[in-house]
Amino acid sequence: MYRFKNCNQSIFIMDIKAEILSKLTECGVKPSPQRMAILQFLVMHPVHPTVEFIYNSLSPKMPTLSKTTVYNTLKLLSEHRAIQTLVIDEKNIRYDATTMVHAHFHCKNCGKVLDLHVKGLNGLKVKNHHVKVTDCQIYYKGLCEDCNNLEME
Amino acid sequence: MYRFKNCNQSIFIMDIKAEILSKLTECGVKPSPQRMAILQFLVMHPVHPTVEFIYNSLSPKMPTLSKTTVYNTLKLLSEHRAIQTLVIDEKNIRYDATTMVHAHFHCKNCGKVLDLHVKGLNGLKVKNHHVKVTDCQIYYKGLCEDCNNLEME
DNA sequence: GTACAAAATTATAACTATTCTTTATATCTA
DNA sequence: TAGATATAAAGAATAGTTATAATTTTGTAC
Repeated sequence: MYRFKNCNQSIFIMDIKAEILSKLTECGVKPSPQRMAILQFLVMHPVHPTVEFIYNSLSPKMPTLSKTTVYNTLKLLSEHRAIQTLVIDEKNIRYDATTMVHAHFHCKNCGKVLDLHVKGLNGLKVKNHHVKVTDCQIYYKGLCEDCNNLEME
Repeated sequence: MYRFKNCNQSIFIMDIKAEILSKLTECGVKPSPQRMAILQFLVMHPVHPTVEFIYNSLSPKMPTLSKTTVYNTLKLLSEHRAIQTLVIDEKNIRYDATTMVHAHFHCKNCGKVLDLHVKGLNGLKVKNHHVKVTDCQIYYKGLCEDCNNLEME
């Protein structure tokens, strides 16, 4: 864990950096400053960001970062199962540092993607034994709380 | 139903056309030749086709059909819940005439999208009551039987 | 420490699915 | 038939993503 009640900034940074580093090596990805930064960003911003969002957020502090690197790195991390690629929003691919199966919600109005608490996920069983399953996604669409309230008015 | 053991072609055609027409009016979509053709194509080709595939399949017999019309029609049908829009394959949106919730499988190698028999779908329960859910998708990814066999060799 | 090879990153160009805009066509009603 | 409205078509534009080629960084042998 990288959050402590009475931590100072440097300990905080040391800890998450160590966690990111071990996650990378664990997944067989050779670390680099870009890979560290992108994975750390995903871990610390669990909002299922788009490439655009990640790039815009990181480039001020990493001015040489290129969008291609963000794309390549996310693909690499996803192939090594360090992160999850979410195909939900037809406009943009989204990314999630949480790799365990959990449901998502996509707001058709504002485009946000949220984690969604859904019961019964563990009860799902694929009955076709000819296909080789590697990934699973459960998602819902509709209106998020904010957009639904707006619509009511 | 539009399939009979001993049907002749004309009865077959009459029946599916009637079914398509009633589906459209049921869903509040004003019929047109293009809308009929596109919905009928989806019903008769349950392969979760892309816009490209639908367009290429229909345009020989409907030479004036345009891709824009295919896009517009599929969006219209989807909004009226006459069909389902599948966001699974990050390359292309796919469409399905079956509107009830059922799981899909996307082959990462060949790109095919298949229906998948999954137990426990009815046991899923969204626990967040602040969002307004209108759609649900469950999908799996991996290798289909053919691609998996190829890989074994 | 230097030189070379391999890997990673960057910048740019290309591609392609989708949407937008405008124009044309068909349908409906008076 | 005329006018209004809805629908469809054609082509241009947009934007997310990928491919290419050049540059930089890293690792390793000497």
